[in-house]
Amino acid sequence: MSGRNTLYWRRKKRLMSSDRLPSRSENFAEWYNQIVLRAELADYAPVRGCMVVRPYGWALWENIQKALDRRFKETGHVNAAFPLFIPKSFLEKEKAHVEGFSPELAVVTIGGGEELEEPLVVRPTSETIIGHMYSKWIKSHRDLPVLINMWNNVVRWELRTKLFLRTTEFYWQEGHTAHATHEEAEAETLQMLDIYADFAENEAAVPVIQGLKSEREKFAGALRSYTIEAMMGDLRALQSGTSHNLGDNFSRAFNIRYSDQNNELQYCWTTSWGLSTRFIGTIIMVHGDDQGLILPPRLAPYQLVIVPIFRNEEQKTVVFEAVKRIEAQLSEFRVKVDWREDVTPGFKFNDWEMRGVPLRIELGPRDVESQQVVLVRRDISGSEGKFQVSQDGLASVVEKMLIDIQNHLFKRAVRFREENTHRVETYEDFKETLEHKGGFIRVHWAGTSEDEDLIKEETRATIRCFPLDPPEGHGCCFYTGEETDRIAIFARAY
RNA sequence: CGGGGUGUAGCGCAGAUGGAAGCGCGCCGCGUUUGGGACGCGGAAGUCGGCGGUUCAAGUCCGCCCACCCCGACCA
Repeated sequence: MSGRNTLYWRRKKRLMSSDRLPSRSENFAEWYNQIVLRAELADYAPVRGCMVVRPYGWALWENIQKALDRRFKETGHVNAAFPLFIPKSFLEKEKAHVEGFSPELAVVTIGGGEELEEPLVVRPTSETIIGHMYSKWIKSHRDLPVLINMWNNVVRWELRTKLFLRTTEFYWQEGHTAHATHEEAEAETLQMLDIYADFAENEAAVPVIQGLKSEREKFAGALRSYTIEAMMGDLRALQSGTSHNLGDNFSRAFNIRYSDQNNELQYCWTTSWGLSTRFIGTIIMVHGDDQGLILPPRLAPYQLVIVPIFRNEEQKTVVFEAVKRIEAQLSEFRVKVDWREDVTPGFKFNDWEMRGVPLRIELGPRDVESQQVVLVRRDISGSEGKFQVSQDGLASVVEKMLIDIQNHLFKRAVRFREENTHRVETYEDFKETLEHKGGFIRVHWAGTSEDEDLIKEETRATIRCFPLDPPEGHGCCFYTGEETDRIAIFARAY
């Protein structure tokens, strides 16, 4: 054990002192950390488990927010804000909810120097305070549905943290809706799952599997939880967004009732759904390479960076003029011009590759002379990704190339996931595959929650979800041997 | 909470047997450079994690505390 740790430290020292990013294959975890820090997405905060989201990381988050918020509004949702503090007793009203969250609550017991009569928890999620308010607001079937979303931060006292993936405080949106019937609530839950999948695939170029969570993995207090699961570059799974049908659990706990058309009191059916800054981790681990981050053009803070090249004042004047002209031509895109004069162009190339900017334009005296630019794609390394392009009609070339990069990233990620998804018939095969290949394992499943626990204990793999894909017909459960048509995806997960 | 480890300049580290705090990178200044991570010269920067003890003398020895990191159990 200590020998292994010594090795770890030696390796870490070497990685930290070198200029190069550790490769994904030699140390994926350290590769990830270094990208977050070097690309200036985030930094460690002076509070344990907390991070500072730096301007470049926040710009990415803002683009994620815009893409999601537009979809929420299009489906009739409105934004609101609920308090950060929640009376501790609220959490205790729903049994499964309090059992799930109590180990990770931050609690405020003193305010203004006085001991509080009732401790306040810093929200780990807002179902309870929403439930309290909804019970005040909802009286009649005419008040339904209520479709509210909130962009906020929450706190969960996690034991082991990792930048973006699991931090004590994180940023997200949480949608909370109330409906007259169970069917409507289920339809809403699935609609929002669809929106997450659409966002992931079409904005972030991240292929996801939509599925139902197992009883062991579902949200504390939910009737059913759905997930979008993505495969990371190290073959592990990451839950990248969730949508919950809460049934009438919170309605009963908080007395959210309405009078129906017959003037009879009915409990509401509620949902909640969230996607967090964890998704930035998804983007990093799905698209990044040994050069650093690769951002999907639709979400990248800068879609294109221009690096001017010159040797003297005379050249600088000429190049400056050309860059200004090109920048104006490309005003429909998010463009950054790197005018720094204290670093060399070569440094800038590496720097912007680390930061994942999808396209780069190099513009020097030779290009001014020939009325061209050098256009370089981030997603294809080497000379195949470099093009000499005329300055005339540059905007349309850039537009096409950004679309092409977006599509290429998605297709590449789909192929990667498919190449690393395996089917097995027996538990022996399962363990063998997990050990030597990893990735997603697709199986017929008829086991119980206890079976799932045993498998997890032995292999560290869990059921990521039961995919919502059309049924594939009967087969034998790889674990129990029973005949079933239920499909499960197992993987080691973050 | 269990097991392991580390605290010395912004970052990464070196400082046998106690005897004047160092190296690399970064940072600041000047000059030369600039089409794939430039170079030279000069410079600033540290209550050695904290408290206590031993000693003429502690970064170094002893005790207690604190923080952080890694591996497990929990999780968006």
